[in-house]
Amino acid sequence: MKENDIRTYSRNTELVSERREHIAKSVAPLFVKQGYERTTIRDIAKVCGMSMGHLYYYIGSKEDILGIMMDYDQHFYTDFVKQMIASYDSLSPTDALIKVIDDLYRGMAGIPDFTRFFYQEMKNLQRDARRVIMDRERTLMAEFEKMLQRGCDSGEFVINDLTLVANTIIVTGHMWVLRKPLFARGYLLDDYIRYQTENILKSISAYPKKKPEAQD
Amino acid sequence: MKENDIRTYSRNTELVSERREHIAKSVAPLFVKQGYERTTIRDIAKVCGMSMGHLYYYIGSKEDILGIMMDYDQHFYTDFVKQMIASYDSLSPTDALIKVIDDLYRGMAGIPDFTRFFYQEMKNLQRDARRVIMDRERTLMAEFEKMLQRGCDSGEFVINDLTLVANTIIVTGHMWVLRKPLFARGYLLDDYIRYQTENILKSISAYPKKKPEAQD
Amino acid sequence: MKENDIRTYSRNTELVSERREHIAKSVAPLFVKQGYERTTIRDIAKVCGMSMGHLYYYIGSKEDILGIMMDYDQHFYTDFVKQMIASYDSLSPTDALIKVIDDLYRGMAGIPDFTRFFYQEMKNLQRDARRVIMDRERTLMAEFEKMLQRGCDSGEFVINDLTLVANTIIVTGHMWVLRKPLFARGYLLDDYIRYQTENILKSISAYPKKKPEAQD
Amino acid sequence: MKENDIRTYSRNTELVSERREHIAKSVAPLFVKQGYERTTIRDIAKVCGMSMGHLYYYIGSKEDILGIMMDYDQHFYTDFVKQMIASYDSLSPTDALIKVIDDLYRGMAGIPDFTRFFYQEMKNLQRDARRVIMDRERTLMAEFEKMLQRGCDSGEFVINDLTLVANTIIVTGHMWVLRKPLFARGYLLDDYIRYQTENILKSISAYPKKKPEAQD
DNA sequence: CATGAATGAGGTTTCATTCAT
DNA sequence: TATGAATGAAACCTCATTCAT
Repeated sequence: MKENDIRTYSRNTELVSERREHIAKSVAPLFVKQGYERTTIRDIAKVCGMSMGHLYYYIGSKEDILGIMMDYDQHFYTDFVKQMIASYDSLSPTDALIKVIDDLYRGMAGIPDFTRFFYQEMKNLQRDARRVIMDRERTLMAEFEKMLQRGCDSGEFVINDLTLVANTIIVTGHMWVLRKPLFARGYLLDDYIRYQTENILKSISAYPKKKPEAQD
Repeated sequence: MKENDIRTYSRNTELVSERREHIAKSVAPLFVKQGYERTTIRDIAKVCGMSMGHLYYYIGSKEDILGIMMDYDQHFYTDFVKQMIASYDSLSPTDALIKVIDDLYRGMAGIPDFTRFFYQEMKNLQRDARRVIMDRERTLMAEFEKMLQRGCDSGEFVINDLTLVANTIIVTGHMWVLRKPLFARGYLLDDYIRYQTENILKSISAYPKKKPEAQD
Repeated sequence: MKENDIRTYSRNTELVSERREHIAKSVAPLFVKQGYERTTIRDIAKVCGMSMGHLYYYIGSKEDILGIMMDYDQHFYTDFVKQMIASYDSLSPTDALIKVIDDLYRGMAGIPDFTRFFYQEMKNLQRDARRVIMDRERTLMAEFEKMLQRGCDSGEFVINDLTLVANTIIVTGHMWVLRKPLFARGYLLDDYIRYQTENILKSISAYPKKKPEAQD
Repeated sequence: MKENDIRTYSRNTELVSERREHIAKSVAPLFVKQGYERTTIRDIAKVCGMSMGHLYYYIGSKEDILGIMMDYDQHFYTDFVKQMIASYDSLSPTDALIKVIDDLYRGMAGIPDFTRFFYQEMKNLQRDARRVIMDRERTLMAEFEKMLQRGCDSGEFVINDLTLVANTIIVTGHMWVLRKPLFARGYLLDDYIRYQTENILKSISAYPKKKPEAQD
């Protein structure tokens, strides 16, 4: 399911990568809107601006497109985790958490179709592709747990169950994308991030203020 | 999309209802596992223990099964909301919230396939069916907002954004079902409910204890 | 294809005949409206006021209903031909023709669904059923030819081709049923018969009047 | 129901038109022989020499084939009416009528499957397709009425009801196709046209000869 | 006599994939 | 590289017929 395993007739590796990213980005909204199964090769070829036959120049089967999308999405998280780790040293646990949450939520909101995609289409992924996703989620949670642990060690946080809090932080990012339609019209991501960060911090802070950051 | 609108050849209303509930329950795990689109009428007939033709004695089309599932799921939420409202009078805001969260999470965990189903198959629902789901979610959120508002009025809670907290409470229930595989093996629903309830309360309590219920 | 060959579970011959006539009459408008193939056993049972299972008490298969209808329609023509032959002796050729045409057209108009039926569903009849219809039409034409021949012998008619005229007389009867919607709204069968009879007589009369029966 | 409204996956308009005409012509005898409903897509694909899937490259549904046939048949009548109108000026009413009848009957006999088709399958056409056929028939009748009126005005014809005569002329053309099997073996279209024309003229001529063209 | 739930063969339609151009 | 006409397996759905009641 690694991108490299996918059949192509081209030997121009760079072109293939470029086209595949193009395919992943073009097709994501379609998959989210109508689902993988209901999206036909004809649809895909159309949004990609190529013929059906030519599409098969870069992929081996329809299912490979799921793999390509996974690869693309994976970049986001790999990059994010790297940058997250870098935050450890430069900032206090609380400030690092605030910054990382901000980055994560903005990042997720920037690729909403991909975020939705995995909630919807997990079942269509091959067994090993599913494992890749699970591993990534576990990695992400583990990084957050480390970050939260640092805060506990420094006495800034008091947490009953690190995993649950890490999970909540991540899921809260997804939910901006998935449940935004349920919020009041015109609700802003900025507000979402600020208020949710407050809530999270209140639930883990060792020295809670009565109404933290109300002066903002 | 009401069950009554679905075509049947039988005029025995009771039999029809009974069979449809049987269909909804039988088919839910299949839909969750492989998705609506990948599940064939043959598969469905098999798990329901009927012939394909007989299945169509109770439904008009494959899509109607989504409607039937929705109706079945809807019962749960309707009943829950009624019981929730009853909690308003008899208990303090905090105790009511604790009890309602407990009921909600246990209830959702009791019909995991249905909970998963709507995250996965929303896009396959007809436009009006989708609206029904949205309305239900909004109703549920509104009820929680009322309950939270009571707590604010009584001075027990301090909340920056009622909607976001209501949303978090509901989503946290879903996440037991959706993300349980990411938690440590053998993690218990009882613990999940206790810790998540603590976290939620800490993020909204007006008079937080330093380490609430640490004596547990 | 004779009615007697059709399977029944009943030994009460009279009842069977009665029910079959009921079936033929009930089903005819349905067959005309939506065609034999599009009419289901469920439809048929409904218009006959019986259950599907009970319907099969009087017939062996759906196709048998075509045979039953044929039998019923056949009565009309058998009776008509008998009465037609009776006219030979009592009336002059011209008067006999006028009377027979009147009877035929009114008769056909009285069972419009059956008349339409054979134009539409001939192809669905079994080979031998088709032959029965053809024989009947040929018999009818032959009787008209005899009647026209009498007129030629008596010097009242002058006819180039007896078959064609006989055919035209019969078809003109069908056309009241088949093409009535093309005539002016409110066009009456009485007028149709009078004018068409005039036209036919003009085309065969040995001593044409300039404007026959204009005084009517 | 216009051909253009029918779904196709091809954007090559010429190819689509060509294939559709091929389909209409190939399928007509089959429809006449066994009826629209009894003809399967498999049958149709076979006589068209394509695979089932490829057939659906040019049509959206089986029913569309009826529309395609209609379009094809419509050409004949449109062309005929144009040529008919041209006859008005160049010939006397009687001669024009003789010529037009000859053309019409030969034309109808040239596409016997289409002529039969509409008597059989009218009920399977969509509501608006049916209207198109009705309009066409009315147009044709109206043209004949005009032509007959010219004859009345010139004193050549005496007619009690123009519509009925126009109707008879058209139906007589259909009947060569529909009832030919009832005539003597080897009966010729030439004779049919000559004798029927005589009969029609006799029934409308102002100055009838005693035995017209008997010397032929 | 009478019912209608149950069956499954066979119909229409879709769509991933290939290949001649 | 690029196209899109062509294929056929497999999906959904219907309905004549039977049989336990």
